[in-house]
Amino acid sequence: MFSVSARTQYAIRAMSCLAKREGRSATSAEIAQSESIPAKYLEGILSRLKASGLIESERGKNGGYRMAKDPAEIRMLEIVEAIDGRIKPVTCVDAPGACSQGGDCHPRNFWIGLKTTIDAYLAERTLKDVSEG
Amino acid sequence: MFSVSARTQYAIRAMSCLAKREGRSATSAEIAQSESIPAKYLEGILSRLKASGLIESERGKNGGYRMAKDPAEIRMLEIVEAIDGRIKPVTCVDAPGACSQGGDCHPRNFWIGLKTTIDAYLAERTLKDVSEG
DNA sequence: TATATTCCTATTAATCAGATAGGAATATGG
DNA sequence: CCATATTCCTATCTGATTAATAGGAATATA
Repeated sequence: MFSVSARTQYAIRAMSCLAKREGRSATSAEIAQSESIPAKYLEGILSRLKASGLIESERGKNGGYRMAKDPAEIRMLEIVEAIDGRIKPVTCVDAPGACSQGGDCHPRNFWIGLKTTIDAYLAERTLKDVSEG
Repeated sequence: MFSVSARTQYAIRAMSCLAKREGRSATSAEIAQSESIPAKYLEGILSRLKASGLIESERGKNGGYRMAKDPAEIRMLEIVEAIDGRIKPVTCVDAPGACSQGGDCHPRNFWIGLKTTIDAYLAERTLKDVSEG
């Protein structure tokens, strides 16, 4: 119940790995080896992290990935959302009135409250907190 | 991300339905019809709720299900756990030292903290809160 | 031009949730 | 004792999603 995807766990490990390098870059292959992540699978993960602006990249020889920000400024919620999208306990979170009960549906409010609670927890903690303690 | 299973949502609807009956019983077929839940699928759900002591049942003619407790005494966490088990963002929450980093693994502590936060939210709210408002 | 890299797209494989099916066990009322 | 209505048990199917693999195009360097 409420399990975190392998992708997101890989993403956090990859980000921690880059964080340790303090701005210096690493190739996808290096990260994969160092963190025991399937190399080709990791490429897709890095691509999402880049699309969200959390990391930057250079192609070609001597290319690689590097942090785009200070790890202390990266909220865990940003990583999670970059990989798996917004937290949505039930699909109607973003669709008020989708269920028959209309606007003031108690179960829906209950799940929205849970989403808010989870979001807050993840937003209060940074990559620095999680990778260094 | 972090989506609630259809089973758990069905379970909550079924419990709300029984709660409205204030101790009187309803058959699985009645609940299924009233809440638009696949009838055979619902049987398995009711069976788990019963195994957790949240509802009681009688077999045979005139049989059915009824609440085992006051809805105000049933925490949402109990329903969720009855259906999908304990909340476990990562498999190692119950397995300290499973990962290479040993006992004091920061990501693990992070996920345990999230579990604790979710558990608290779900334990603070009762079936009565969610079904009546 | 050879090489090392990111980047893009498709495909496969494995896992799991949701749903269905059939019938055994059990209780009731006629 | 029998017909019926129910819970209860076990097996199976199906479709969606995730995890992983594969191949190669684009790009940068020396």
